[in-house]
Amino acid sequence: MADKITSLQVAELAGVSQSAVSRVFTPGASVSAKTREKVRKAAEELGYRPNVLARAMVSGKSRIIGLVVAYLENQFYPVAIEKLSNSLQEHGYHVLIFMAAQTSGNIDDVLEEILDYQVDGIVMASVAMSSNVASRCQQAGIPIVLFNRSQDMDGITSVATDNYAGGRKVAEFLIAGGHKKISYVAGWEGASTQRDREAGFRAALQDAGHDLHSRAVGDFHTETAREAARELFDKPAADRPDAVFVANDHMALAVMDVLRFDLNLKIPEDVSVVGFDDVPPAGWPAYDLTTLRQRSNMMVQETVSALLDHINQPAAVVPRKIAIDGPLVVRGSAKTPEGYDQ
Amino acid sequence: MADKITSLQVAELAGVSQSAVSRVFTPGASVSAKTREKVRKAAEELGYRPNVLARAMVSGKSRIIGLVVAYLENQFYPVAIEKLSNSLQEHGYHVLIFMAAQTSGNIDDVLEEILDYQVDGIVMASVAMSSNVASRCQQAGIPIVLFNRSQDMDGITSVATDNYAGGRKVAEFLIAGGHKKISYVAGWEGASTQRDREAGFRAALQDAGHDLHSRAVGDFHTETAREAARELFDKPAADRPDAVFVANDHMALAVMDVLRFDLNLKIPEDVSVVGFDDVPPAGWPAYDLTTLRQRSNMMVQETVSALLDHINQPAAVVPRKIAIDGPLVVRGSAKTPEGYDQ
DNA sequence: ATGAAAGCGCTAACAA
DNA sequence: TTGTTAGCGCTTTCAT
Repeated sequence: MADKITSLQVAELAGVSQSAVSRVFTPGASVSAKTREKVRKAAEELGYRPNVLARAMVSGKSRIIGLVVAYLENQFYPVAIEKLSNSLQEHGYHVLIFMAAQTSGNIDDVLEEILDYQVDGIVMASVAMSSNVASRCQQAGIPIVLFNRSQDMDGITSVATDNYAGGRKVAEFLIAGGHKKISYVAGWEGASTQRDREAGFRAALQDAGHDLHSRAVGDFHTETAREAARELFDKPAADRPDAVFVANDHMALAVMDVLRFDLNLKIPEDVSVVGFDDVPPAGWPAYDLTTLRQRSNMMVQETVSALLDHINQPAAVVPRKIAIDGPLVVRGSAKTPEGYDQ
Repeated sequence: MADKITSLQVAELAGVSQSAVSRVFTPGASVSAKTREKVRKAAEELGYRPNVLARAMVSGKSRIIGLVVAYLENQFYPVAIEKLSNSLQEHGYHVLIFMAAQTSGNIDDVLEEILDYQVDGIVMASVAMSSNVASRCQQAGIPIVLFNRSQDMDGITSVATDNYAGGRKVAEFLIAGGHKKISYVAGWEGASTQRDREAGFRAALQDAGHDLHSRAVGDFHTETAREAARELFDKPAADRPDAVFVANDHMALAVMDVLRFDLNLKIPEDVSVVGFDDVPPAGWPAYDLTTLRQRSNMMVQETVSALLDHINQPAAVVPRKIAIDGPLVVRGSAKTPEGYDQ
């Protein structure tokens, strides 16, 4: 195994000082064309590349972004992570992953691990913030962006779908579809996404003079969602909902399966189902799920640009709560109002 | 934003030398209980944590593992990554992600980026190796493990399912099920997984005196797989396969949808479908796909232990090709032989 | 434009 | 067991 090539060795081969080599690899440094050429050639010959870690030490910028994510089973996240990582890569950053859920316990511990790596920024996906975390980052001077969560807490930038508006849209769609007994399967109640979707959904129901027919909690988990579906639907037809809004697709798919295969209900004839996210399987013909799409491309784009702003202008940037509008994708799992204009 | 706390500041507060502080945070270093206590207290008070990057510079161990992955849409990968990351975290390592496919082009470029971070090891998932990459890592002295790929190339450790045996199992199962016209939808032909699965499948077919009825390439992509399904099945009943083995579940699910919804075929009455991987949707009642399970837990475990072995005994470890047996998970998408013993 | 020199925060000999 | 010292590979003043 060959020894690692350092800038000093390149300098010697090129017949220049070590700092000259450094300058050549530092965008915007002042080097003559002649020196640059000599160094480039020597570097090429030796296969030299700057050591990112050494650079990080002295410059204080590691070009590492810490990403905290809880569970990858919900397809929304892998898809988003792929985009996020790609986008960050294009900006010269890389993503260091931290799994939050089953590991060492709480977010606070994970955060310390992240900070140990001198990351330039943090993205928290599907994770609830503690004010503790926020102040710790503030104190460390590390910008943080919440992805697909928002927080009442001030001073934290977050990027999410406009969940309240999304919830409203679903309710209005279901009401326009002529449904009378409309129910809701909630996600984990600690999540802002869950709360906002439900709040918007209920508000629009109320505005139209409707009551929520029934409600159960699915906790964003497949199995819990299946139980929730049975709880709501395993009863005489008269008591059964004729429509259900499920707080995300991951649960909605499981709910559909219970309804169709365990309870022998027809979708959408007996019951309409609407989800939230528009993950890939929602579009598969076996589900054909009407759902409120989260625009993950735009969410990622906003996340990256907010993060880079914070990194590049540590002072000038004010935290923002970015809410992105999501369209309702009308498919076949819910009765569609006549003449509904998608 | 408070200044970053260094070991020197802790040392001053504790009234000891800076190296004493270092020792307290270095497992297995020799420090007296008294010193340890003083340092712990001071560190606690200041909120000190060692800078991983500085440690990496001098020790040569970054505790970062580079993970190269191509596409996260196939659920097998996110699920595996979650496990991999968790397992590595438990061993004090963290995962730096590099998306391979759509980014800066080829693996060789990505590899250089990885090496820039002085990673302690590399895991390549769903990526074909070039001998270039192998020798570059060898030269840099960085251990590398191929996950879910194996390579003819010597000197590279790989962890994968026994794809050949898996292919055989599927063929034997289909033959036992009384099928006569057995077809195959191939994955990307550059992948060892694809090649081995097909080779095993064909070999078992041949051993039983069967010919492959027809074959199309799905490239491991949903859309291409749909086209492959139409190519194989959109024809008179007499020419149509009565069974198809699809090289992975991601494609198999798409194939099932085409068969059922576009071509109005009944599964398994008209055609049996078998996949490979056992991703979560394969178990959903809407698909109920018979498939050869990849034991991702075991694969991850083997990957991590092989990697750590290579890291800890740079010399003593010989590269191995680890092939893990995968069980056939019998569900409802294929006719099951009478008295079949799962 | 260039080189010399001073560190970034830490670990690892080396003495004591 | 402890402190002193010398770097790890790089960027960045500061002179020149």
